[in-house]
Amino acid sequence: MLDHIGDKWAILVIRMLSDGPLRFSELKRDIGSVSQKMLTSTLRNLERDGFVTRHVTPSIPPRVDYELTAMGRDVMVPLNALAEWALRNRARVERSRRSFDTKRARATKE
Amino acid sequence: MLDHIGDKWAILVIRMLSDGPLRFSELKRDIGSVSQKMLTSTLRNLERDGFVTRHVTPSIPPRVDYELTAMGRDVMVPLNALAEWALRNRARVERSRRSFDTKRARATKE
DNA sequence: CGGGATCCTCGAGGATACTG
DNA sequence: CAGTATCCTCGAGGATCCCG
Repeated sequence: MLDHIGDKWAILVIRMLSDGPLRFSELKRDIGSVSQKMLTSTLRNLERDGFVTRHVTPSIPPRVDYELTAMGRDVMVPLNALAEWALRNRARVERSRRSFDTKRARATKE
Repeated sequence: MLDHIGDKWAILVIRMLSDGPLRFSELKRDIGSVSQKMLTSTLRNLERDGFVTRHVTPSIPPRVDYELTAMGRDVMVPLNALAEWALRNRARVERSRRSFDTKRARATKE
């Protein structure tokens, strides 16, 4: 189930919906680098798992809004905690990576 | 960076090391379904990011122990929070999935 | 506009064999 | 025992076209 949450776009979508419902096109535009196929599939999975509701307005052109469910807002608590940890410790990780990489480079040269 | 943590085995390995250092073979045996290639690469990434230290005992046969760093133990806090959330809400998600799937099945049949 | 259907690429990740 | 190297598979995910 956790692997499912790590679906590359899922967390991002959940965070985007935290300020209120958004249309499909708004999500797509704001993410930018996602294909509509992946956005659709991400939203389907989130809907299936009960994190998001899908509301269709049958008009021309059609309009579809996505909104977090109670459970969707619920999961944001631990999700945000993790995201904040990542932000606070980004520098530490970067430093560790650089030092690791330079050590490896030296070792390979010899 | 978060995508990197979701490396399919990374979280599992971190949690396994939470009770103390383990040898490569112990990790591999306890996980069971991981190839040594993926375990090696997972451990390299964790080491590179500074979550884990690698201690080599040059003997025959060789012995390599992996241990969480302070940062590794640190990240476990938000990680555990998320894992616990997932456990507590597993049933809710399962229910949502089943209801979603049966609705889809009905819709497809017609 | 939202999204299904199709085709295609590319890299994560498994299996196996070899080495210090 | 702990890796590295090699080969190979398979599915995530992108691009494109079409439809209500």
